[in-house]
Amino acid sequence: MCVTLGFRIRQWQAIAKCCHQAYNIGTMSSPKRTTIYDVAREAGVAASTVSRSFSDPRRVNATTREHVLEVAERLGYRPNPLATALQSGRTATIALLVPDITNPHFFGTIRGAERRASAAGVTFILGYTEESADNERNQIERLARSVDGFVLAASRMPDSTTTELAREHNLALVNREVEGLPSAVFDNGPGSWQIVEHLASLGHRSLVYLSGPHQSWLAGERWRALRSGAEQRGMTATRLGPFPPRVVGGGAAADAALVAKATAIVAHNDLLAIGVLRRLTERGVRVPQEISVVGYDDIFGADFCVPALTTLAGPHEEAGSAAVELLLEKASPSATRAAPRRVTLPSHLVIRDSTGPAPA
Amino acid sequence: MCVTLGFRIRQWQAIAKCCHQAYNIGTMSSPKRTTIYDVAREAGVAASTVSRSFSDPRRVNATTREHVLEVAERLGYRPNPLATALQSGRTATIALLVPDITNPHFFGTIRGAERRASAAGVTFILGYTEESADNERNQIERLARSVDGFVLAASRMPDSTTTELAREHNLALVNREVEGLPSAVFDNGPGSWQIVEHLASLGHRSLVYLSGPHQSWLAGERWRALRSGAEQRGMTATRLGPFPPRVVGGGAAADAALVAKATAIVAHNDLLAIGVLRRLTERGVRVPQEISVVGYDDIFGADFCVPALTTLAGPHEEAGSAAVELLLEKASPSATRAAPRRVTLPSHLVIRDSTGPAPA
DNA sequence: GTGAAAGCGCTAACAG
DNA sequence: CTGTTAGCGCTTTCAC
Repeated sequence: MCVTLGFRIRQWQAIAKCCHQAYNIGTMSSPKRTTIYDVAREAGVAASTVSRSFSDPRRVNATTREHVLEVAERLGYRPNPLATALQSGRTATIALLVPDITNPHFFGTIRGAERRASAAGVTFILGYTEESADNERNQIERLARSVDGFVLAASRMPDSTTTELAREHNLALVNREVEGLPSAVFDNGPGSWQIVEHLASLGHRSLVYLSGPHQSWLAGERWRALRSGAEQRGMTATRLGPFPPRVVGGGAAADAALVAKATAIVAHNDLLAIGVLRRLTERGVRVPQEISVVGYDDIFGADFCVPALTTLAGPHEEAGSAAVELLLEKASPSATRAAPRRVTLPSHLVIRDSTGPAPA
Repeated sequence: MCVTLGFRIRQWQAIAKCCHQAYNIGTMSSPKRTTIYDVAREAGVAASTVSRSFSDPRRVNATTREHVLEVAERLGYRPNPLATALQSGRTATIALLVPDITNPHFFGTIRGAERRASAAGVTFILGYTEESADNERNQIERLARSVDGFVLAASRMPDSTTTELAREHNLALVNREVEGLPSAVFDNGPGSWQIVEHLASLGHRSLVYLSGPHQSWLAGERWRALRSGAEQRGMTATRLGPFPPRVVGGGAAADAALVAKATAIVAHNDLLAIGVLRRLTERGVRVPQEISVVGYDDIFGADFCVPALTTLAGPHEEAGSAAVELLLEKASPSATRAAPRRVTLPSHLVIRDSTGPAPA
């Protein structure tokens, strides 16, 4: 095969010319894609009419349009999204920026976002920021012209940077709130209170929160809710950490909780909780008899680790799709200039085997 | 805020004109982005020189270039990838098409592919095909103009379709081989033989393969290898299924294996294996005392399910990055016309607690 | 309702 | 080494 790339046509022709040897060029696709001009010529109309037939059907006579469409079909015409984007500024593309794909937490979000985008005929770009605010910013700058907007999942950027970027870019947030920006978040307050109530009902008088990264907005929200909930129940709440929100973080986190004489541990997320479980097992501490453990997210695996993890579950897919929805709304030409919407999604506690009565 | 979208400038201006009310337009970014022409004018050179300064530095006098770059920097110039792509045909973008994001199997591949693309300054589009060959094909058609090539992970398309598409598009495969196309696969033969040997050494005289989808190339490869390996060891091998390669598929799969009086089960992937484990536990069958279970992939969770899963691990990230590499190679203007490369990655058996001596 | 014409921002011959 | 000149394929006024 010579070159089947379909791009760099010019070069391809050059190569084809000097190497028409054994290559069966006959089977190659025609070097030039068909454009609106080809369709226009064949249909006996102007290019603009072809364009309109696709992009704004009602501004063209039904009969003409049908004819144009038929010709386009016959010629195998496909609009070139790049040309459309360059001219119109609309790319019909959005990007989702995620801190870390290793974390199953985001799988639901990614899936939901991709689905929603796909359903809207919008192409979906995925970027990882490696937990760094700088990377996040760079990605945004780099992709700016290529997308209509960004969904930032668990963004690590400070509010000020985000606000500043929002002046030039179309942003929507997941699991993060910033004044003036659309966002989809779980109800961290009520959700965390469910955890507190569950623990309180089991007779626990205190809880230890094993915190995630300090730049994490979520960690702050969760801690605030946990503390206020505990206060209301007359329980004491302690924050330890930060710990890396991954399984490996669980070792140090568990040890710290043990030193703090915790009877109930609330981990920043399930990954950390699973790490804690593992460390506790290693050290011969029985869960939940001696200590109870709760996580956040209900990730894949939370139901089959041992003991199965009690965790606060939330509709992650919905969060992803809602954020895309908000972005699309904002980006739509008919966008209302109303205050950006904030969507709050309900979370619920899934009680499994890692929580039990407080030790006597 | 009025409109911060940075796109649809024309419309934006229109809106701005008729709604210059309370909106603090002053804080908006300038409506027109700076282009090479702005830079050219300011730097006192031609636009083409600016262009060359960025895209082909050595074809420009070092001093001029430095000056141009400095001016560009000062003006906050950012190249518009869309314009570049439209003109040159190079989009500096690739797409990865994955059957199902729910399957942790692909996380490594996605991560590896994103990383490699990112490292090459190539933007990364992710698409899901929902396990359907048609969707796969549609995605390719739709994205064709927007990307330089596609990585197809565990493609569901028949060889003929793939070959046909490869005439017009730049393709690379992961976990799939098709004549004439570059691909990155694990060494399914030697890998599966490791499984057989492990089982044989534990005294098993037979094994049951719980198969994945019939269109799955992998399922065929694994079965072939398992069968030939078993034959060499004088073991009998039976193929059951197909089963959906997910946890839920494990119920029926386990029951089928039980009916077949299996002493050793090899599941198509870890997801299925975990489902099998769960069902076996439900039915009171002890693993590995009564029956041994092996999976493929070593996904997240394989180490903390109970019993921890013996599984064939492979470098999934590498597979993803290798495929991107192959694509980039093929897409590069200096691409050799040599036969497309096939990369085979080594897999290795991770022995955990789900396999043990054959029951007497 | 339709056509002509002017670009979107950039690259790539081709001269000089 | 650098400038001039055409476009890439499409959308969008602006006339008719």
